[in-house]
Parts: sequence; structure tokens; C-alpha cells
Amino acid sequence: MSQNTFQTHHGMVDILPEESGKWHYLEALIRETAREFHFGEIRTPVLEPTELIARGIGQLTDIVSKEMFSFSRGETNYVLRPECTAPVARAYVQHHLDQKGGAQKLFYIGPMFRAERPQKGRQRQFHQFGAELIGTDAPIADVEIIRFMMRIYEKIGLTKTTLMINSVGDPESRADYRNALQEYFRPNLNNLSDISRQRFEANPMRILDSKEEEDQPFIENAPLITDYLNEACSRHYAHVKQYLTDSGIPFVENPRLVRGLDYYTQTAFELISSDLGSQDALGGGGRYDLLIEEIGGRPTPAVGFACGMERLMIACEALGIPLGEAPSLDVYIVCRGEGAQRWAMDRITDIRKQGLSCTMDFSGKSIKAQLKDANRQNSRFAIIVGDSELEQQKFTFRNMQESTEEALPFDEIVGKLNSAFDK
RNA sequence: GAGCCCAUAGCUCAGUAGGUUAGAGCGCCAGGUUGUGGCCCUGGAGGCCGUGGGUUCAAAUCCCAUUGGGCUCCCCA
Repeated sequence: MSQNTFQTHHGMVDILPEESGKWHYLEALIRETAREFHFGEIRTPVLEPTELIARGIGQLTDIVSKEMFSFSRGETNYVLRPECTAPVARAYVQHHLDQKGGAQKLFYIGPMFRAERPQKGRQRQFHQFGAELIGTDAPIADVEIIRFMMRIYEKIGLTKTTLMINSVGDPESRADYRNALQEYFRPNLNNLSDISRQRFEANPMRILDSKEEEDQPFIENAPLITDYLNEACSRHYAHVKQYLTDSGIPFVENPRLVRGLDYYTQTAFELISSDLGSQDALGGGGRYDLLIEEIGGRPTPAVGFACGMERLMIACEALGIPLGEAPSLDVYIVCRGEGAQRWAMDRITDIRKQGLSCTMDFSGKSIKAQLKDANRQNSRFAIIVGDSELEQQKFTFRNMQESTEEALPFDEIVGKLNSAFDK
């Protein structure tokens, strides 16, 4: 490439027309499912106050400590949102949605930004869809969220997945567990990896997440959070599992599942696919009963999930699951000569008004080249116009799939088109 | 932040004991069919071999640097 050209930033891609059809398909499927579940779409700005993200997600998380795209203008600090739960929670508080009565059901689809090194299934601008159910601590709310997520994958046909769940407890349970973990790891502190040693004080639960070889033997026998849940958390978790089973949603309990963001409490879950390579999480979520208070609202329990669109596509690609059909064209008007072109420019509108897609050549190609173009664009029909057709007012109506054609007045062609496309 | 791999035509890639005008398939354009697509045949366009420097009589090929890309660790969607 010449050095005089430009290209997208590292980890950011263009989505061209042949790909955008897949996005439309998925987005439509997600929106339709949201309608069935009666979740309302929320669209929040891409830029959020840096402080919201930092407080909401947690200063010590990787996202906040090193992955934010942020800048300031004057006194104001902006950040490109790295995820959408904190922004949705912000909107909930800002617009007093708690005054609307009942729990709020919100979903979103949109781009998120994290300044990481890109690799397969991980980009700096990526897309998530997700949902939040805000204003209830009932276990059935957790199940409603998980059902919604699973239903989308079910509709797509991506069923080769594993739903892992866990409970990370409330602050009381977590404090007990934290002590237990520190007591457990303390004697072996010197044998742990550097990273785990750093986490020992800050957040010992994250040690369980370690993939370092040397940590594995210690992690294997570490105490489990589920043994330290208090009465309330334990009951909540049991209910969630029971309702999931009743709903026919298979899951695997993973007592070592911890989520990367600080705001999670109680239920945590992750949807895994083995067809994704090293970034195997399709999506994840959980309960975050402390977030809204943390960002300035009244204490409000909530639960939600977020899934990666690109990872979803990678998994479908790997499994040969089609995402919509290739876009096709209904009619291509092939014309020869200026008179024919003028005719086409008028009639093309008539055809489009029938709700059919119609195009023509704009670069003066030969008839042969125009038909080739029509074929390439997968056009169902072609109308061929030249001097003789104009003279007789009968136009060549060609069925591209069957290679048949007949000479008809324009009105009759419109009639045939309407019946062919069942308009 | 660390490691590994890669860079030749629009795309996928050949081309290293350094040696004339750098190749294929696909795609694109045109002709075979003076107004008819897909299949077939023929022809054509299109490359400063990522960029800069070095070694050499000679560099796509060897060396150094640089830029861009991919994958992996960390972590996550």
C-alpha cells in the first residue's frame, strides 16, 4: 500500500455491504426476541463521563486501569464506553426510571471500545448486545435475563454452547470468603505467580481466575465461594438453579467463575463456546445489586448480560451456521441508447413504488455487460429496452433464473412482477 | 506491557545455493455471439515484491532498521 493512503486504526474494521447483511440479520433477530420478551431498546451515547465508568466498573479492573480510550476537553473528561451496563444504570438514575413503577427491562446493541492488543475475537471497537432488568432482586429476574440471552442463541441455531453459573455472594459472604482464601493461600504465597501475589491483597478471588501453571495445584484445592454464602445468597442461588432447571435450560455450575468487573454480586454466569479459539466467552453477566448506589442512585438491585457480536459470528462461521441470506435484486433494467435510458429512469421509479428493488447500469456498458452485471447482482428479472422496444412499446421481460423472455407492454410487466413477488 | 509469525497483482498464494522483460488460480475488462448473463475458448489491463538503508557486478531473495498485519500471554465480549 502506498504510504499516502489511510486505513482504519488498529483493531477497528470496516463492515462492507456483503458483511452488513449478517449484522442486519442478527440485529433484527435480537430486536424481535426483545419484543417477545418485552425489553425496550435503550440507546446511550458512545461517550460517557470517565468518572462514571471508573466508579461503576472499578478502578482496579483491567478495563479502567489500562484499556480506556479517554480524552478531555477543557474541564470535562470523556471516555469511549467499554461496556454498557454502567451507562444504562446511569440513564436509569438520570431519567428517574425507578419512578415508572415496576422493574425496568432494557436492552441495547452497539459498539464498545477497549484499548487492548487485538487478536482473534477481540477488537478495539467491538459490538455487544445486552439487557438489564433493573429494580428487583428476585431470582426469577436472573432467570428471565438468562432465558432472554439463551433464546437468542437458540433462534440463531447456535446451541453448541455451555452456560456456566456461580454465585459470587453479597459483601457479607464475600468478606468471609475473602478471609478464607487469604488464610488458604498465605502459607503458599511464595509459590504463587507474581500476578497472583499481587492479587492476594487487592482481590484474592481473582487468583482463582489465574491461568498460570504454577498456581493450578493451589487453586484446585482452594475453598469455594459456595461454601461461604450466607443464608440469603444461598437461597437465592438455589432458586436460580431450580428455575433454570424448570425452564429446561442446561447449565454447569462452576464455583470458580468470577467476573472481571467489580460490580457483580450473587449470580454470575458466562456462556462459553469451544469454537471461538482462545477467547472463548460468547457472553456473560450476572447480578449487580451495588452498582446503582455506587454511581449515585438509590440502592437498586439489578441483573443483566452482555454478549459479543463478533464472537457470535465467529462461532457461527466455524459451525457453518448461515446468518441470513445473500441480498438479491428483483429487477435490473438493461438499456441501449439514450432514449432507452430516459425511459428506464422513469419506469425504474414505477417499479420501486411497487416495493421492489430495481437498478440499472449507470456507466454505459454494453447489453452483454449489463446482463452480466444483473447476473452478478443476483437479479431475479431483467427488462431489456432498446429502439425497437420503444417503438413497439413492448419490452423484453427476462426471467434470469429460467432464461426465458417475452415481449410485453410495461403495465403487463408490472403485473407479472407483482404476482411473481406476491405483492 | 511481553512473546511468536507474516508482508509479492483487487483476492488467495507460488517464486531462497542472489542472475535477463516477476508468475499462477480466482476476480476484473474485452472479443468469440454487430442486442442477451451463468459454462467454455481467446486476449488484455493490473505489481517500484510494505518502506528506508546496507552487502554485491547483480537483491522479491542476504543483513539492519522501520511501518503495517495476524496469533498468543495477561484480561475480557
